[in-house]
Amino acid sequence: MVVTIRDVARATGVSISTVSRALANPDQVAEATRLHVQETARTMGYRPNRAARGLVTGRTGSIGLVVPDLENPFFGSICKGVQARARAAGYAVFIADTDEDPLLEDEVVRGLAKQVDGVILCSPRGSDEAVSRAAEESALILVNRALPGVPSITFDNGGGARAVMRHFMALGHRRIAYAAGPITSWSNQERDLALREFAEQSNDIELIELGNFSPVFSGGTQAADLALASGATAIVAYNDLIAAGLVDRLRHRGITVPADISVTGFDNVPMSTLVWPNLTTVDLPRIQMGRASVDALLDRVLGRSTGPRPNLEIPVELVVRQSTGVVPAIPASSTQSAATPSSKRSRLV
Amino acid sequence: MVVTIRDVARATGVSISTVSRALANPDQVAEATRLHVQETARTMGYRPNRAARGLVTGRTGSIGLVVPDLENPFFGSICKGVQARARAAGYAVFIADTDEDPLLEDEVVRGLAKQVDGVILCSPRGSDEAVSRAAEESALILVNRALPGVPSITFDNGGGARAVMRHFMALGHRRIAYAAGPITSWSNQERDLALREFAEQSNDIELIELGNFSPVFSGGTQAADLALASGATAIVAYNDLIAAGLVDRLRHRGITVPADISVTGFDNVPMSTLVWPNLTTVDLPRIQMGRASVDALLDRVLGRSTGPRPNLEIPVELVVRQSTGVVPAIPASSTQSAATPSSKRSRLV
DNA sequence: CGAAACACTGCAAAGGTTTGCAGAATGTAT
DNA sequence: ATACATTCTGCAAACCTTTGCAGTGTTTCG
Repeated sequence: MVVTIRDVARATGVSISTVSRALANPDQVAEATRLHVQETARTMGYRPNRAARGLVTGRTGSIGLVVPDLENPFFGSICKGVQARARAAGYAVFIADTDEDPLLEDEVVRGLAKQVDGVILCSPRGSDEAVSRAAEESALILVNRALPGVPSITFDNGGGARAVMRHFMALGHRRIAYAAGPITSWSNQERDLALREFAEQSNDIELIELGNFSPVFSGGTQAADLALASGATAIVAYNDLIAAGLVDRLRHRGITVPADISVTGFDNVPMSTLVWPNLTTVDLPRIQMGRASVDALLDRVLGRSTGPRPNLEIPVELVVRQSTGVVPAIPASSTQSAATPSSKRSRLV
Repeated sequence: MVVTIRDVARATGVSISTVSRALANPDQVAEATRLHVQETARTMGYRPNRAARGLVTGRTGSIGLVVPDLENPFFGSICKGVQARARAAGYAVFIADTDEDPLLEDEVVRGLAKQVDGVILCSPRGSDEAVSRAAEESALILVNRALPGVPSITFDNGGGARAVMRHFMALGHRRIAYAAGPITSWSNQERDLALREFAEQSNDIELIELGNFSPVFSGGTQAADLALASGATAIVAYNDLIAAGLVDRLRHRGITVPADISVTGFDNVPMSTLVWPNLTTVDLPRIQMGRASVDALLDRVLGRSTGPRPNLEIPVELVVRQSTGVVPAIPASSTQSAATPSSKRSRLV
């Protein structure tokens, strides 16, 4: 039925050790033998049994990837990068979706840890303690979250936030709102912190922190009214979905983006070019992140790591589209009247 | 370092056979022994080595999932369903992304087949022959494509297409365009065929077939001008992305959806509620599809299949939102003048 | 009370591969 | 020709678990 190394050995007339070596360590066997074995193995369709190999080598040739939600395209992209790089390195990828559940996450990571060479844990929802414990029990790379003592790869959230702030400043905005994401989200904390520090340092900027909001469309609709009431002329949304909800709700309130209020997202999900106006946002190179995390993990697993690698930060880029513009002469919220469309006013500017 | 069945046996004072049975076949060992073993195994953190188990049982306890593009949320949803159901059944999931490449797909499926108990092959891009061959070499379930002799699960594309047609007929539309997807896409063929048959049977409907277009936003922008020139009052897009591109381009041409032209998508991706107007579309229950495919695969793998199961068709549902409306009195394209916004005309109706 | 049935446990083989070690064969230097 | 180094190949153990079979001790029934 299935062809084993024994079959190849018999067909070639050599021992199974020689077959094994001819395929795995080609330089240890004479050229004639090697070619003969390789040719026979190929024609017979021989594939080494990974279980058997794993039993003796102690390595499985596979890695685990744990994400909170596969339906979220953000993680889909990371998966793609991970999968591609892992295959290139001869590794297979186990995937696990934790459904945003910290307990399930812990269970899944522990379960996976025993049957793979290493785990990439992406945007974990669990507590610092849980994650640290998991990191001790297995070769683990943290993605999109940093934790002292655990090797990790993150996006430069702070850099992205500062780029947005500089962009707004250049457009003349001084009163800027942040529509925050989930309070448990590490990247939300990073972005929030960077915005606050930026505002403090350039002391004519006023930062209004709103939220926290759910990182979905309806979170944005909810945030819109608060932002409008706050008198901000520009809004930084935690992510693109909140930004999309913001512009939608603002439109219903008769406010025009970007004429009356500017809005930026974060993430640059594919959707951000579909909403109208196209979102100015911060692009996070997710596929690259996936690739980098595999590299980091394999460095660790294969012991080829060059010294301690506490954290690697991947640069991000502001993508300016149509949802941001110069500050209006008369802020949309100056009347506090939501019923009056203000687009006319701003057209007069 | 890592705790094996031997360690548990030594700690409990029984043989390894008993430990194995106490954990896998609890009814074959005396209650006192069983409890003792189970307790010890738990406290020691023992997890059976899957490679070793696989070596003797011949089963790996994992399945493979092959998709064309993980970044596409359509497949993300299916992954989620597959992953959840597989874990519930005690199986782990290997994931592979083929990057829409038929050759890579073939290679990946063959590579995966040897190290898993079965493969779920999702929307394969390969030829009928390649897929059939792969199906012979391994336990395989085809998803989103049907092929004689290969067990498969598909969405009821025909039913969805007919539901759209009935919807348009009820709104008074008689001249309907289809913005077709990739010619190689099986589901495009299904949808196209069903539309054509429907139009033939109800002989006052005129179906205009346009395309093929790439199943992305820009494919829709391209389709919009052709559709407008065709004089159609309603457009069925192959998928939601094309539909989104359609409404965007139509807006730029001064055409209002749905007042001047009605548009439907297909798939009901999350994005379809973000575009304006919200898309009327056909919902494909993707997570359910993922679950069903695992069930079908395990039925086959575990030999508990109830007779031959050639193809299972999952029902779909038309979701009516805002991109479809009654046929305008004067079609938008009647003047062939794209410069003149026609929304005023249609408001007069 | 004896025999048979039963419940439980242990022994040992098997599964496919890698790899340390030793042996065989060939080549090289003395 | 002998000793030695070198290159290549094969033997056999080891990895960890499951499972058929046999053995032991206990219960049940006639």
